[in-house]
Amino acid sequence: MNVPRRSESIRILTVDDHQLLREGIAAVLESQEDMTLVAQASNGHEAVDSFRRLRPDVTLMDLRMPDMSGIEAITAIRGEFPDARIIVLTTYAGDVQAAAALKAGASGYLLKNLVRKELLETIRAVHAGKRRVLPEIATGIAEHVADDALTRREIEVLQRVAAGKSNKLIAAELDISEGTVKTHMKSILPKLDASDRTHAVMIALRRGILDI
Amino acid sequence: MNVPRRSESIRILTVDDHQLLREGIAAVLESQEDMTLVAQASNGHEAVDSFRRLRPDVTLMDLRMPDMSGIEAITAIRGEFPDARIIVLTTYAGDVQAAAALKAGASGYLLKNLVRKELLETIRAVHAGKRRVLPEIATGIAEHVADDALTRREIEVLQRVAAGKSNKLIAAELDISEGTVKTHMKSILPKLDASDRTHAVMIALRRGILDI
DNA sequence: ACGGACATCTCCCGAAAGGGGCAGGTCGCG
DNA sequence: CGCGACCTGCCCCTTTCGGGAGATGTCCGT
Repeated sequence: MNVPRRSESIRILTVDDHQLLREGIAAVLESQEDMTLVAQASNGHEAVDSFRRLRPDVTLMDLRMPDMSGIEAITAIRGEFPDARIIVLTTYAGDVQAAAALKAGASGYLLKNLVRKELLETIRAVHAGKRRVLPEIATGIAEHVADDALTRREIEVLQRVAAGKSNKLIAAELDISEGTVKTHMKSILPKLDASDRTHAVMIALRRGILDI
Repeated sequence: MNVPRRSESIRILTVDDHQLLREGIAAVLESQEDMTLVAQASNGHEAVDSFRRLRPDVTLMDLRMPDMSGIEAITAIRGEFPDARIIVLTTYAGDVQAAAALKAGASGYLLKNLVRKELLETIRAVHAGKRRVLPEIATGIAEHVADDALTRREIEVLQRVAAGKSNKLIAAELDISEGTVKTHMKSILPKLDASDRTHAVMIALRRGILDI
């Protein structure tokens, strides 16, 4: 009568480098009859290993972790298991990060300031094959659907701008002419809707294009 | 025999806008016989209210929260209750934020990626009247003990620089001459050891002088 | 094979930023 | 009172940026 209905229980893996937060998730899941926490991981590598061994139904994954980022872990897991259901659970990371996570195969995107009810609902929804992305995140992504994505080279340039390097120095590092660096900057500023290089760096940080 | 020894139990208040993390802390504290979680708050105002009502022995406080920041809450609480024992528990916020928290009266400074053992030890240490600041934070503060603190005006200028404003525009906003803004910049750059305004903004973000 | 995206490069030019030095006024603290 | 910190302002000068317009080559996908 009281035998656990294992076949109907959602098997869950949590991935986050904050042990305290994992304990919080564990506490929340413990109270749910239809959910079982099968493992915890503290970085991307552990996440991939655990996933291979246990094949959880739903994985809760943070993005910024040591060793291997969440995006890389999602890519690796979905590469091996295309049906893997992964929910990103992170502090705000910007629309570009969110878009990258969804492109890598995440089925959900939540922020850590959520309440337990939202977490539980999203787990059940994603397990049922649905997608759940926070409205504000979806809006943020939608606002930049145009062609305003920076190219690889532009990001390389912008990273060095953020480090306080002049166009001349950046040109030397990338082994291109200073004029080319300026051309890249002239492409970056309108894309980010920035008034100058400092503004561009701030916007890139907010949108998750650059890390602090 | 089994009566709870209330007088010896450390009464704890947690303050964080992340419910999940609070649940994690609650789960960790629950397993400890000598600790009692007496209340939770999700912003600075609630924290001050709860503290007034309950006078917890130890308060765990995040810094960045909506409505009222942790620093403000610490200042308010320590203003009324100079013996309040407060431990800051935050994601990395930079040495300036940490220094401000300690100056406001915090007895401890921890990062959220800590493990339960460290949390419990720190709570007991702080309750016993000791101070506990993470070595890396203490080092970060010590590195900038000199006179490299930005003045109020310099921070006002730097905030506007981060918003992508030109010296001329900043001058207009602050109702001073452009030359004065340049003078401030000439003071800011060497203080932060920055090569240009963009670099200065990045360093200020990392050190907790500016918010994203 | 052709277009499109990307990266590269060039020229010109005005505006902005950064570096140096100097100096007045105010305010608070010893 | 006097000193130092702070905010304010100015000079000169060089370097850097940002905007505009154009051009070449490569590589990818249709």
